[in-house]
Amino acid sequence: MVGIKDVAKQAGVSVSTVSNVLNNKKNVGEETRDRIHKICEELSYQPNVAGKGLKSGKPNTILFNFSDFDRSFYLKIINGISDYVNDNDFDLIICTDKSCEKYMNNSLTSGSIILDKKMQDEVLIRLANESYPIVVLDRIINNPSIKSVVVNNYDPMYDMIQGVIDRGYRHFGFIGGPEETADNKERYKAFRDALEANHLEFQQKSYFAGNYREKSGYSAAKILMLSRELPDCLVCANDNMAIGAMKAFRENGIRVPEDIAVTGFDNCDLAEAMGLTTVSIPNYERGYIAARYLIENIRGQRNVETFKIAAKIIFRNSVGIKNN
Amino acid sequence: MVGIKDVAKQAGVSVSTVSNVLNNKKNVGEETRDRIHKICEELSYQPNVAGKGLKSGKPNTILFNFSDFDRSFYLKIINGISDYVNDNDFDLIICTDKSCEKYMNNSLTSGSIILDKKMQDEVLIRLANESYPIVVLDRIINNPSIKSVVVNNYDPMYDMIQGVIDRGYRHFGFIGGPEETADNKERYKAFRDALEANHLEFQQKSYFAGNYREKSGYSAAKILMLSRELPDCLVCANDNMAIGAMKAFRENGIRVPEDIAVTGFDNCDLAEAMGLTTVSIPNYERGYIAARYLIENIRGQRNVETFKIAAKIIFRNSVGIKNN
DNA sequence: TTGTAAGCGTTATCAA
DNA sequence: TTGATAACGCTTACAA
Repeated sequence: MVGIKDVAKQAGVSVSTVSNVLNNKKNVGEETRDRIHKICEELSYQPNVAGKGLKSGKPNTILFNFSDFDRSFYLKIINGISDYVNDNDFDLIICTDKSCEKYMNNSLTSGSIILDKKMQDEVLIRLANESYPIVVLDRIINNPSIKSVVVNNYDPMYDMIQGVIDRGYRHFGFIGGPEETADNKERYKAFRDALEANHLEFQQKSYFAGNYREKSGYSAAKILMLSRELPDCLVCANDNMAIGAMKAFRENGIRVPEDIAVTGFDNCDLAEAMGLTTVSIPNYERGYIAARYLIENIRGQRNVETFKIAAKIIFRNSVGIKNN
Repeated sequence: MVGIKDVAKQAGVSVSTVSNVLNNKKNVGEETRDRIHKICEELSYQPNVAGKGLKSGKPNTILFNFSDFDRSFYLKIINGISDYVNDNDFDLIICTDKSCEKYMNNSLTSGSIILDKKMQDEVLIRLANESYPIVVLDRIINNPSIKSVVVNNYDPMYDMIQGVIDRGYRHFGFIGGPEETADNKERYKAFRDALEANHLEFQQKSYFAGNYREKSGYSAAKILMLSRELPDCLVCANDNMAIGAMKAFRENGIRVPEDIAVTGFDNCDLAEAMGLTTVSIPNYERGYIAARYLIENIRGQRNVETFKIAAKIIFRNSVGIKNN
């Protein structure tokens, strides 16, 4: 590895001068500056991040953490983050693992965006501080150094269900996501509230517990098909499970929406192709906004008010008009 | 930040003893060891990566670099890498940017897997060395420290086209990807060779240049529809473009495969839902294998022979049977 | 079994 | 405008 020392030696100056040049300090002669730049080029010198990290001087790097590879819209979130970060001369590193804890301090990154549910609240509260702000997605943490960016799940889910009811559907089934997650709770509550507001009953036996993966929707639908009577409409807490369910129905000759309507949540790529009625979450924007708040907070703002992103309902063929 | 010093002070020992404990050296008394472990726990001490990186002692971390967010199968590659890496007690950091160059040396990571085309061959050749091996995906670099893992594009493309010809199709159009990429060249060559082997003509005006994105396929199809006569079959260098083309056809009332057949390459999620005939690339496995070779080379092997991954042809509804 | 001290590559302070 | 030197958090000879 060629280091700052090699550059200094080659240029016949001290390391501090080289350092000053590299950090755009004003106190270096133009001539020296040019010479050093040229030598860096020649030796293709790359400053060593580790050495740099030792001395505070906050790095212009943020960290993003996620881990569920089945949810392909995560790429869009990354895209949004990446774009904002690049526009602001920051770098981005991504970590898919609990191990990212070790990068979460000022020696390497100056803030994090956390999506992985496996990162526990207490850990984040411990890691966050004035000089290391954190943005969490899809959950709310109250802490002076942690900003929450969440999707408003309730309103669009409620409105979508109302729309389905308006189209004549009366008997509902529900496939839930991981029960402890805030977004699943919110989606389910909106669903129940909408039913109640319309004086429609919901029986616990029509609830199926899933895990947001396609397979769990597939299994739930298989079980559902064993019962004597299908509901009119199967509401799923996300698209992956809805798609799994639709595949199970298709395999068994059950038509959507004639025999059963299906709704999802996320508007993933497949949702459009499968004609799934769902709620569209602006994922690119979500990442972009999260990155914006994080970098603003890194730059000294103290904005930790929870931010709610609006989502949009998209009616497609998986819901029809029901004549009773 | 709580550092090794704080732990040492709390435990009433020297930093070296703490360091020895943390690195599982044999030369520490059991009692001391236990006490130190407990204190680390209490203070929730996290070793500082920067400090660690300064002293050789190769980090158990590898880097993955990519940047095209439209290609959702990248997540599957990451998934494969992540799994192998975790099973082998390595960590993974991902970088979406040219900036990752600065992490590509032994102070932070001990090897890289490179997918981003923007990373130039010369740069990689400069960065790679005995103690910093690199694995490149989708391109071939001949260098004693760089291993290439590529998909065999030629054979499945050739065979798929032969299959299409066997089904009665005779007049072909082609939408290509970025012209400089090796995989695009290979796919196109296989296409041309298959035609030639069957004594079928191909005119340059039936070639459309795309960029692997859905939009470019959409545009190409729009242009194609302006011509007097459609080909029987539109071959696309990847799925995204094929899907874009199918959407354009659908919007214009042109039926697939009755009016025109379409083929892709990749077998992305949407391909199944859209019934696209395509070539399935085992992406998870690709990532897994790349990670395996990288870590083996980090551990001292010198295996840099180019590895070719086989792909599988999947015929779906977007190609039918043509009666001439 | 434990501690001392040098050194990794960089930046910051202060003196020249 | 430049250079010497301490310091960052950690590992590792080597000494005790």
